[in-house]
Amino acid sequence: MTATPLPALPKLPSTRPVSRVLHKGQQTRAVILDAALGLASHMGLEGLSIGALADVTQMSKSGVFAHFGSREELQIAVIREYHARFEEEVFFPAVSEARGLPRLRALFDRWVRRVSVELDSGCIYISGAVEFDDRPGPVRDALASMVLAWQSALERAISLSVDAGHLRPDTDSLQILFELHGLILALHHDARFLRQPGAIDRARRGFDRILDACLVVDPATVPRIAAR
Amino acid sequence: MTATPLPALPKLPSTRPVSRVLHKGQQTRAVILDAALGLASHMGLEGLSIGALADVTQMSKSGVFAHFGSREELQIAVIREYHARFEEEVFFPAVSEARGLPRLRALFDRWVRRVSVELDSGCIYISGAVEFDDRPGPVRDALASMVLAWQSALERAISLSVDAGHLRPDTDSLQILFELHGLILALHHDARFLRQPGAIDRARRGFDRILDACLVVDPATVPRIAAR
DNA sequence: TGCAAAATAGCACGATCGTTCGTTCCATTT
DNA sequence: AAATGGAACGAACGATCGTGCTATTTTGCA
Repeated sequence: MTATPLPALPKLPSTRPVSRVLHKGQQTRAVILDAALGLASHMGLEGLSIGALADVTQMSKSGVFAHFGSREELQIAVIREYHARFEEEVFFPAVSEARGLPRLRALFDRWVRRVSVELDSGCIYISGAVEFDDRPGPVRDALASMVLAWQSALERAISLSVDAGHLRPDTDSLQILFELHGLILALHHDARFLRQPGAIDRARRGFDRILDACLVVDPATVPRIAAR
Repeated sequence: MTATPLPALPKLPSTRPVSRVLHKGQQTRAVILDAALGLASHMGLEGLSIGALADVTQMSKSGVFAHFGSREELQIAVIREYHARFEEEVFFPAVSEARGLPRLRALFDRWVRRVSVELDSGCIYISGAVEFDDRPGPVRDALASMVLAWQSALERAISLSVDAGHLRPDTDSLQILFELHGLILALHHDARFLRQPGAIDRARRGFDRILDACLVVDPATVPRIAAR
C-alpha cells in the first residue's frame, strides 16, 4: 500500500533553494540505481551484486556501497525505482483514459507491453515474486506491498467498469484480476523463457475472452450509461 | 559419515547380480538428489549449493561433488528428477482417466495440487523458467525441453477433448493451453508469494470458465458421443 | 577563496562459492 | 592372501561475495 510516490510537487520559488538541484551524491545514486535496475532485471534481485554494479558504473565497490548502506537496502531501492517507473509507464498514462472498459483495456495493454516488448529487461515483480516466495524479510515485504498496490489499482479499474455499466453487476472483480494476472504471467513465461513469438496475441485474445463473458449484453439492464 | 543407512537389499541368489540392485554409489546419489530437489525447490536452481547439500546429507562437499562432476550437471540431474516425479504424480495417474474432458480435468486438478498443496516445495518448472530466461546454456535447454514436453502433453489432452466431441471443433487448443498455464502461474504467485488462501478456488473456477466457453452445447452437432 | 562536509577510493576482513587433488576406507575379485 | 576399483573424506585453491575501516578527493557554501 502507500506507494504512489507522486512526483514531487513543484516547490515554491520563494525562500531557500532547498536543494532544488540534486547534489552530486543523489545524481550518482540515480546513475547507480539505473544500472542496478538493468542488472536486476537480467540477473534477478538475488543476482544483483555490488561488485558487478561497480564495474558497470566504473566506480569502486565501496563507493557504490556507501550510497545504500547494505545490499538489502539496495534491493529495496531497486524495487521502489521499478515501481516508480512502472507507475509512470503503465498506470499514469492509462488513468487518463475514460473510466471503465477503455481505462481497463489501456492498463492491460500497457502491462502487456511492459512485460513483453520490454524484451531484454524482465519484470522485477514477476522474477522477484519467485525469488522471494520462500524468503521472508524486508525485501519480500517491499516487493509484496508494491505488487499488492498494483493489483488493487487494477481491481479498482475492474470495479469501475462494473460501476460504469460496462461489465455485468455480478462480475467477480477479484476473479477477473486473478485471470488477467495469469495471462500476464503466461505471456512472461512463453515470451521470455520459451521465446514464443505468438504469446502477445494469446494474452490479448485471453483478455478479450475474459471480458466478453462479463460484458453487459442487455442494454435494458443499464439504461443510462452507454456501453462505450 | 557416508550416511545412506539404507539396509542392503537382499541379493538374489540366482546367477549373476547383474546390478539388478543399485550399487552403493547410485544409492547415495539418489539420496543426494532427493535432498537436492528439496533444496532447489526452496532456494531455486541457482540457489542450490554443493556446500549446503553436503550439510543436509551429512557428507563432505567433495563426496557430493564426485557424484555429478559439476554444478551444472547437478542442476540438470535435479531437473530430470523433478520431471520424473511430475510425470508420476500428475501425468500418469491422469491418463488412466477416460479420454477427453475427464482426463483433461484430472490433469489440471493434479497440476493444481502439485503447485499449491505441495505447499512448501515450489515448482521447479516455474522458478527455473524465471531464473533461466536470460541465461542460455545446457541447464536452460534441459528445463525448456521438459516444460515443452509437459505442455505438448497437455495440448494433446485438449485436442483429444475436441476429438471426443466434448469441446467445440473450432477450439484453439494452444490458446486454451496458454490460458490454463496462466491460471497455474497465477495460482503459484498468489498462493506461494502472496499467501492468499483463495487462490486454489480461483484457479479451479478459471478452469471451468475457460472450458465452459468451449463446451459443445448443441447435442446435434456431435450426435454420437455423450457430452458427459 | 578557503574550509567543512560530503563523496569516493583503497584496502582488508571473513565467509562462501565451485573445484581439484591426494588419501583412506572398504568390498569385491583374482 | 593379494590386488583392484569405487566411494568418500579432508584440505586447499582461487574467486567473489558483502561489509567494514581509513585516506583522499571533490563538492558546495560562507
